[in-house]
Amino acid sequence: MNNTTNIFTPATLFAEVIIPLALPRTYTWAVPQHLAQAIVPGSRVEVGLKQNKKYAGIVRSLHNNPPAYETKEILNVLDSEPVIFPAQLKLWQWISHYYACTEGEVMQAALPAHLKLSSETVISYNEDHGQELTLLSNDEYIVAEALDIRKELKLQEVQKLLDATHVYPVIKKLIEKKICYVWEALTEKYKEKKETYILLNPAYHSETALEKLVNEWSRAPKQLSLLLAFLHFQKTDGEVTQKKLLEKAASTPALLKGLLEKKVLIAEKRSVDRLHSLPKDVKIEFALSQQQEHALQQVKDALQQKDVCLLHGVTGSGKTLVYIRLIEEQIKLGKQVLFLLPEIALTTQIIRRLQLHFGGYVAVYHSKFSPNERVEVWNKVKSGEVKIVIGARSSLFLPFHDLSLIIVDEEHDSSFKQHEPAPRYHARDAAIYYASVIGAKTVLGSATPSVETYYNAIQGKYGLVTLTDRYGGIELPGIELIDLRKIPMKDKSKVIISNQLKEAIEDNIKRGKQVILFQNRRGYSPYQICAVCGWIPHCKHCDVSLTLHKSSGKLHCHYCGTTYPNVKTCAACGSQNFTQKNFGTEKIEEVLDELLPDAKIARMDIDSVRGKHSHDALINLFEQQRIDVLVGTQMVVKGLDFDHVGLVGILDADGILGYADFRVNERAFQLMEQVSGRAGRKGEKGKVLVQVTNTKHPLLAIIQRHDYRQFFDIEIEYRRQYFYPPFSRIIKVQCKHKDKQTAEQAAQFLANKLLGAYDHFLNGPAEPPISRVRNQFIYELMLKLSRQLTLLQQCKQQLQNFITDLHHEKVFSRVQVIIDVDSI
DNA sequence: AGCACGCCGACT
DNA sequence: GTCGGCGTGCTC
Repeated sequence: MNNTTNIFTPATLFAEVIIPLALPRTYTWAVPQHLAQAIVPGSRVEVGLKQNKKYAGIVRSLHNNPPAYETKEILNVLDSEPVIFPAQLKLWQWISHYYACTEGEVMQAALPAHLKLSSETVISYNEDHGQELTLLSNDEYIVAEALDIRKELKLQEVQKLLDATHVYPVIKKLIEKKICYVWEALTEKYKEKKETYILLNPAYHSETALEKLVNEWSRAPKQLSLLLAFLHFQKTDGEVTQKKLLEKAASTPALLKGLLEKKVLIAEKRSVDRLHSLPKDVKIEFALSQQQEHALQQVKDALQQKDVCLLHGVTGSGKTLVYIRLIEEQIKLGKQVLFLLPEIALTTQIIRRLQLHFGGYVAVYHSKFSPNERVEVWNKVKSGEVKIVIGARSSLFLPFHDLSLIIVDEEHDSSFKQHEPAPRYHARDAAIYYASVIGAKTVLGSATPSVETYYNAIQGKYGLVTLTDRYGGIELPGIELIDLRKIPMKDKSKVIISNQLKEAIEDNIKRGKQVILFQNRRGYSPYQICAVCGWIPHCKHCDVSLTLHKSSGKLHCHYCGTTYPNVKTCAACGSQNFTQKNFGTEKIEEVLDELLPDAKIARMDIDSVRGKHSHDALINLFEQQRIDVLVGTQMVVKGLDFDHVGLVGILDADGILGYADFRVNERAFQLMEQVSGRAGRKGEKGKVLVQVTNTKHPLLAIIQRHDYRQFFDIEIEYRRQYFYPPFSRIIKVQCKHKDKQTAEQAAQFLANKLLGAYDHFLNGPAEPPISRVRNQFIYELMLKLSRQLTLLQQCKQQLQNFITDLHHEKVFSRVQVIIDVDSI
């Protein structure tokens, strides 16, 4: 066994292989003669890396240039066809260049988990070791005995067996004693789903034979009744699975076993689809309004000239109907369409709507799908069986072979930008690039377009189509401010729901309407402060105050997830007097329960919808009007259509307007306009009440008029003046280290290097507002570069070189450096 | 990312 | 003296 190049027949073909690790560059493996035919760019291959670890990698390219070092050979090809198309490899490369990350990191994000393989250590028993097991040490004996029975164990199983992580010494001893040997196994993780079908023995297929059997049945009446049940279901449902039969006939496996043993029934294992599919047909039976019809035509016209078109439609204007018609057109041409949405907007609401029109052509792809389900979607997109994918940002990486249209709905949503880990890509921007590679078109949709996108549209780079009216002629909701300063001083700290808001809620419930209350903070109270000395409980690992959660009765760190028992006694002065500052969704829920004891109140935030289907379940309840008041964070904002919402309350607008970031106004406008959009979708005009102290904030007046254009005109001037995007590109660089000084000095090191070429573009090093997370201190640099692509690429390249230099310095070798291009 | 190698502290 | 902690470097 020799993995290295055979010296007698030197390899001539080499492959650059991407493996799912953050290695700085791709590595080169030799292609053995017998695999030369089977390997092409995009193939998934098994390669060995260091000692005996094995990975499934993707071949990026093939060439004939032998590297200066000794190469190993590719061990195997894992699939009969390449897994990745050339256009996708181009996308991977673009992302790794543009977002300054490794291709391995892109691969990590792009491939479904079950196609990414890395080997596991397997310990095999040596049957003829001829040793007396009783002479072994305790731990050795446990492992050896288990091996005697099982013959093979995975490393993880040994760890469990010994209840320890330090198992390697034990195994080493056993190897020395020749009791076992170890090797690395690369095993396919995707498993087909098998289901047991129950069939009638062909001997009884004729009526007479069956009749005879039933009539002559003398014993086991329960088995007979199960058989009759089976015959019934076979008639009504056609195919009968074991699971369904036992469930519907309320029977037991033992009874069925009896029938199987008598060979009356036969069990058959079959591979089945995890994705229950609907009939494949297109049904479009709605008519667009005149305005929508016009917009549709405009979008089509714009796409004749341009690759990208922005559809700017106010909330409730029916953008989805326009999308559906655009999709229909492509499906009829036999093309594929990708419909991108922010993760939490991917609810059954929108999925149902598309399935209604496109049935089994639609597949869904997002993080709540199991790894096996994701592989199935992947394969069906590749085979062309699936024509439309509704998905979150990672669905951009699916192997479409005939994609002609990408729709990015809620285009402005910042969750299209991946934050952690790398690749820190923006799915909207990557989609526009990918579309240009494959000759597809992109439609961006939003009621509140991002400043970057709108700027591109009015500059003529993108087409621009506007829907100004709500579907059905309903007016946009009226927005009123509630001045919190007018509330008497003594109540001030306690006011969460003003009287005016409370009355409006009551009035709406009385009229059979529903209410949404928005507060962008989860938990009960974001910080507790000692009333005597001002001490505030903080997380041990992070530089943040702890949020009290009533549901768990604990203090939570929202950054690292650590929980602590609630504090009763001040750690600084020993007093027992804590004041809870500020309020989150949990507290609002509690206050509402007190204020409106008869109303049905529910809460929607990450804490309340942790489970797999609880998000959908909550939305269903609200849709069916079994909830009067829904309290929620951002989650209630994203693309939900409810027909009976009469009132929306924004409880703490100051919190939204007070962010110290150049995007505050954009975020605030989007958030408030989007929340408002939930009110008055059908029937009468809705109403929005905004509780705020700073009533004079200029943005509020603009929001009251729903005037996107005015918001944009003011904002773009500000961006121009201070050289913010879209006039510049921002690259954020973070240095993380467990030692504060090291982190700072590393940031300074990089800053010094950058100062030469980019001094007037550089900000920092600075300590971010949250300077420590999970015991890592953070220092950051901010580069604001002009938009010339060459400058950007050159800067990123130099930055990466500087980081390499940094890591060569012994003190900084362990500093983690994060580059975030177009950071949000 | 793992995983082996190597250098220092606690304890038989 | 050794065992095992974790900091460091490398993977084609």
